Parts: sequence; structure tokens; C-alpha cells
Amino acid sequence: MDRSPRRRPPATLASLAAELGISRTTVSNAYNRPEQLSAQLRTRILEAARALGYPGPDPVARSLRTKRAGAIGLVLADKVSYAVRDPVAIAFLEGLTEECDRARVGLLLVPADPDAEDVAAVASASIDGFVAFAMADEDPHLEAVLARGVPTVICDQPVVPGVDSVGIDDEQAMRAVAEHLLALGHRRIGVACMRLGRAHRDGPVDLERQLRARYHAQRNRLAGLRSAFVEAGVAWDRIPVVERFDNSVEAGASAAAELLGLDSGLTAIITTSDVLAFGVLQELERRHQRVPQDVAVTGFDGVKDAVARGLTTVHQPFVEKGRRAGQLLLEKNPQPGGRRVVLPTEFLPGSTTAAPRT
Amino acid sequence: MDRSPRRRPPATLASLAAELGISRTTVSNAYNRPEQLSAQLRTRILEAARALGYPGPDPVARSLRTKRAGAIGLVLADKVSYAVRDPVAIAFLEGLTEECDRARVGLLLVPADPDAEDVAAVASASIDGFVAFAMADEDPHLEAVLARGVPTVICDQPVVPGVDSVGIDDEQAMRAVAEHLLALGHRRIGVACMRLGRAHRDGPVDLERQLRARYHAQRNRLAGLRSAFVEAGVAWDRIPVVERFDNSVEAGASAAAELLGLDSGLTAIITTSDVLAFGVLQELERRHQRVPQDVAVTGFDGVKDAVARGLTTVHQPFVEKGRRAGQLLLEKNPQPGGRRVVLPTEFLPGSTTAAPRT
DNA sequence: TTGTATGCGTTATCAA
DNA sequence: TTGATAACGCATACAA
Repeated sequence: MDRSPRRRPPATLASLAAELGISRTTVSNAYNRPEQLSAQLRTRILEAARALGYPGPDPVARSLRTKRAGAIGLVLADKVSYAVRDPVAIAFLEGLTEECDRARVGLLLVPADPDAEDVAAVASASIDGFVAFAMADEDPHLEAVLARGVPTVICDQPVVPGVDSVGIDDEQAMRAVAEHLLALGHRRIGVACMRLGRAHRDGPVDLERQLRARYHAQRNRLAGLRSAFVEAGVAWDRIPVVERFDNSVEAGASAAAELLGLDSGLTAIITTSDVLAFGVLQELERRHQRVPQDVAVTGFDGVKDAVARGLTTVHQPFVEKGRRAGQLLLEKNPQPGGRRVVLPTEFLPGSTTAAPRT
Repeated sequence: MDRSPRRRPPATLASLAAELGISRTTVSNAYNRPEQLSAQLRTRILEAARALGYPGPDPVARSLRTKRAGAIGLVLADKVSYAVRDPVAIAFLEGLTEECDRARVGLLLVPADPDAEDVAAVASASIDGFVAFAMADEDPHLEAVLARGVPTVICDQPVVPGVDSVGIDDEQAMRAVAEHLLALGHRRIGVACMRLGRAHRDGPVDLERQLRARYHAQRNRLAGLRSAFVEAGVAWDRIPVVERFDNSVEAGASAAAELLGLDSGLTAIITTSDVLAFGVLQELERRHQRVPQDVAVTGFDGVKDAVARGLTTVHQPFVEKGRRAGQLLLEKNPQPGGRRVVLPTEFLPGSTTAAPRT
């Protein structure tokens, strides 16, 4: 990544000025303040620049001087490639990039691999502000973001004093799902949730781990289920909960298999993401279990595919979430931080839930 | 976006060193070369940093000094938000971000609104290299990319001497579609293509405009159709071709309407993207025209949805395309530019094409 | 293990 | 309309 066709040291503003026998200021103005010099001189400068292979003012040096990078950074709890693989992340990006376009700033996707404690990418991102999306409570990458001291908006994370945040009421949203299934008469229900900590771990989750979950959204969604169950007189400790590190269809399928292994008489499986729910559906189909007759299934997020397939789920406005995050970060007249935006969710009953058979 | 809780001028490496009565070098080492100083001193420095609110070495200043930004830029022929809306762009990003993750660099999405001649974002992006994706031949943003003189890989664009490129054989790929329909017996065929120039323009396209199309992929796909038709003895100038600026379902629907207006006896509609094809299908359904019995439809790209819906299309390996672009740009041992990667495509006959009636 | 000196390439300020 | 000067904040070669 360093093949340059040049010989001599690359031209700079200074070398160009020297060559022309004029000052650096004038050369700088030729690029940044065209009206500050005669069109004639400007043309001469630009031509000399071309002749010398001067590519124009160095962006980094300019940023150093102007204290503007012209970009904001997005950090999420995973590799960069996750951001363009997960439908929820993509939808969030849709809203966020809309605001970037409006403000004419770039968006830097910053790597934050949960397997790596390597925070360098966060510390060395040349940006004017950060959006942190769905990160674990003590993720060092998150701490690095906060430590940068640049304007920041956090999403789907616990409130941090003085920092703007955007989110939903996960607990309340998930209660709707539980109440729906309970009202239908389900009692033997399994739960498949996403990662609860930064370490790879798949398997059953005890109450202790549920309460200590490091991911705000997962913790609160489980809490919503728990309180609804308890209120309905269903012993929560009888409800099998399994965790999957990856939020993938495959993970959902294996979670379903594990749940049915724990209790083959389950009449419903609740998941904390639509993607996991797709996996559950897949596994049930493989086992020739009918949905919803044999097993009811629910998701969370309300992504397009889920709605199209009639999955019972909860819609959260992820595009709007990204948009609001962008607005908070990019607004013209900076406000003091610490604002809190809570977006509404909507329970979407679908065709994957019904009353259990007798 | 500028709310800082600080009073005095923000701390720097120098001010911190001064405060501690040590040299800047040592403070720098505390961050970048921990093994170069005693753990004790290092701790003292880091603590003082925290106390003074010093967020660590400034990334921009560091980049200026080290000549590394730790990020690459992606420029495509549209706003940033397009990159996360179009399924092909998303898939390309999937491959590209994989390589970013591997190389531990960030990805900067650079705005290049076709409506704006504003090239500043490209000129001022702090990056170590560029990927240019599907840009118009004389797009000023593309010229700005090339002018930057940083390592660059171009995708789905005409070869530029000395610049690495990745692409497919659009002409050949599209020929397969034409030959398929011709073999089935279709003769009255309409074509819906994507934008052929940077200016907004929807409507019929004459041969002149086809030949002068500024978008490499569109130009070649049309050429592929043309040569196949001519070879089969079908007069190309009888084939209605309509253009749509937006690559959207709505655009596809309106293109279908326009084509049927031009020739209500069409037995097949060819599109140059799956997304447009979805729109065509939608419009045909609205008109109670059956596919493929009344009208056959083809797409291009082979996106997931298209395959799932049985659209007759051409699959191109966009994920691999992004991956290869990333590899060329990020490889450890830089090679001289000018390499050319041409990826294979695959014609995928589906259920949306059949012989015309009678 | 620590410090000194220098330069990275630019823009802002102010004076001419 | 143009130019001189002074930062911007840091890392590196080299000396101590």
C-alpha cells in the first residue's frame, strides 16, 4: 500500500511556494480562499502544482491546524464487518448516514473486536465525535471512546452522566411479548438471548448471570420477561434461558436445539432478536415441528424480513435511532451533553404465535 | 458538537511533561513504548494524565507525524447513505470490511453526492488509501480520488493506468441473459437500466446515449445485450430502453410502466439490476400480468432476495469483489499498481422467465 | 532509562 | 493582494 510513482520527496505547500518564489500563505489561499488572490496567480499556482505532482493540502496537516476532521466515528461492540452483516446495525447505519450526508461529514467505522483488548483504533481515530452503539458496560473500547473527550452519543447503553444517549425501553418492550404468550396460555417457555458478556460463551444462563449481564439491552429484555412471568405467577427459575455469543441464524438454530434438549415439552420459544428467531424457526422446521401449532416463536427488532415472514416480534425504530444519534452529534448549535432520547416500540403479533395445543 | 467540560486549555503531551517536569519524549513513550520506561514512572504519568484530563496523544498530530491514518476510504457514486441501502453495496462492504478487520484499519465512508460538485470530502479525508466503487467515468469525485496520489483500487470502472482494479465482465455476463431470452423465443423485449450519467434523468435512451453512458457497468451491460440481439438478427433499435436515475423498487416499477407504454406487446423485460427487477415484478403484479406467462423478467446481480424469489438473474460475487479490493489495498508487501482482477459471474435461470405464449 | 532537537504540512493572525 | 511568523501536537533520531 505504498507504491508511489514519484522520485524526489513529495511536494508540499512549502516546496511549491519556494518553487514559485511566493509565500506559503498564498499557495494555501489558492486552495482555500480563491477570492483572496488574483485569478491569474491562482491559475499559475494550480498549474505548477499539477506539474510538480502536488496533490493539494495534506488533509491530516490541515486537520491538525483547523481542529476538524470532517468525519465522525461509529464504534460498535464487534468487528467492522458485523456492522454490515446484521440487519439491525445496517438499519441503524441507514439513519446515521442520512445525517452524515446532511452535515456533509464522513463516517468512520472503527474496529472494536470483542476478542481484542486492542483499543488503539479508538484512540487513534481522526474524528470530530463518536457514536457508540450497543457496547458492553465495561468494554474497554467504550471506555476509550469516553476517554477521548470528544462529543459522543451512546445508543442502547446505560446512561453516562453528561453524555447524550438514544435508546428504547427494552424492559417494557419485552414485557409485551411475555404478556402476549402468557395470555395465550403458554407456561412452558424457553428463552434464547444474545451474548451477555464479552467472552465467548454459549449455553444455559442462570439468574446470577442474567442479572450481571454486561449488555444493557439483553439485561433489560430478560428483566422484562422475568417481571412479566413473575407477575403472572410463573416461576422464572423454571424457564430455561440459553445464551449465544453470535447473533446469527445458526446460533438461533443451535439455541433452539439446546432449549428443546432442556425441556422437550416447550410450547414457546422467545428470542431477543429476530435473527435468532429465524434460526429457531429453521431448527423447528428441521424437526418437523409446526409453528405455531407445536411451538410458538417470537423475535425482537421487527426487521423487514421478520415482518415479511409474519414473525411475532417487537418493532424498534432503528433507522430513527441512527438518525437521532446523528442529529444529537451533528447539530449546528452544540448543546450541553446529557440529553436522553427514548424511542417508542411497537409489539407486532404475527403468525408464529398462537395458543398452545390443549 | 463542541461541548467540553474543561476550563483551561486542554492538556497536551507537552503540558503534561512540563507539569511533571519530564520530557515530552518520556510521556510519548509512556503511551507508545511502555517497555522504554519504568513501570513506576509510567504509572505516574498515566495518573497525572487522568488528573489533568489528558485524553492521550492526539490522533491527528500522531498521524501527521507517522504518516499513517489507520483507515482507508470508500468512495462511491452517491451519498454515504446509499452504501447502506443498496444490497449490492452492502454486500461489497461485507467483503471490504472483512479485510479491514484483518488489517485492523478503519473504513471511512466518504460522501460523494452526485448532485454536488463538492469534492472537499474526498480531498480532506484522512486515509491511507482509497477504494472507488462504481463511479462515473468523469465524476469529479473520482478525479479527486486519483489526484490524492494515495494507493487506490477501483471497482467496476474502466481501467486507469497504474491503478489496481477489480471488476467483472459485464458485457459477457449480460449476453447470457439476452441469449437465454432469445433462445426461449422472445423478440419483443424491453430494457430498464440504471443511471447512465450523473445528471438526474429518467426516460427513454437512444443509441447515442447508450454508447456514451458514463457508467462502465451499465454501458457494458447494454453493449452485451446489443451484440447478442444483433447476432440473433433482432434489430436493436426496435428494443425500447429506459433509464432510471435511482436504483430503487419504485424506479423499477415506473420503468416497467414506461416500457409497457412504449410497447404494450412486450413479452419480456430485462433490467440491469435485481432491485429494478423487483420493481418491474411489482408493477406487473399491479397490472395483473402474470410472470413469466405474460411477461418474462430478468435482473442482474444475484442478490439474496433475488435468488430466494427465483428471479432469473446473473450472479456476480460482490462480497468477493469487496474482499479482493481490500486485499489489493491492504496487502502487507505493497506491489506496483495496475493489476487487474476480473471475477467470474454466473447466469442463474429462475422462474421468472419462460417461452412467450403461442 | 531519559532528554534534546527537529520536523511533519498546514492555517490563522496580523502586518505590509 | 501578498507575505512573515507562530502555532497545531506529536514522534523519532540521536545524545546523554
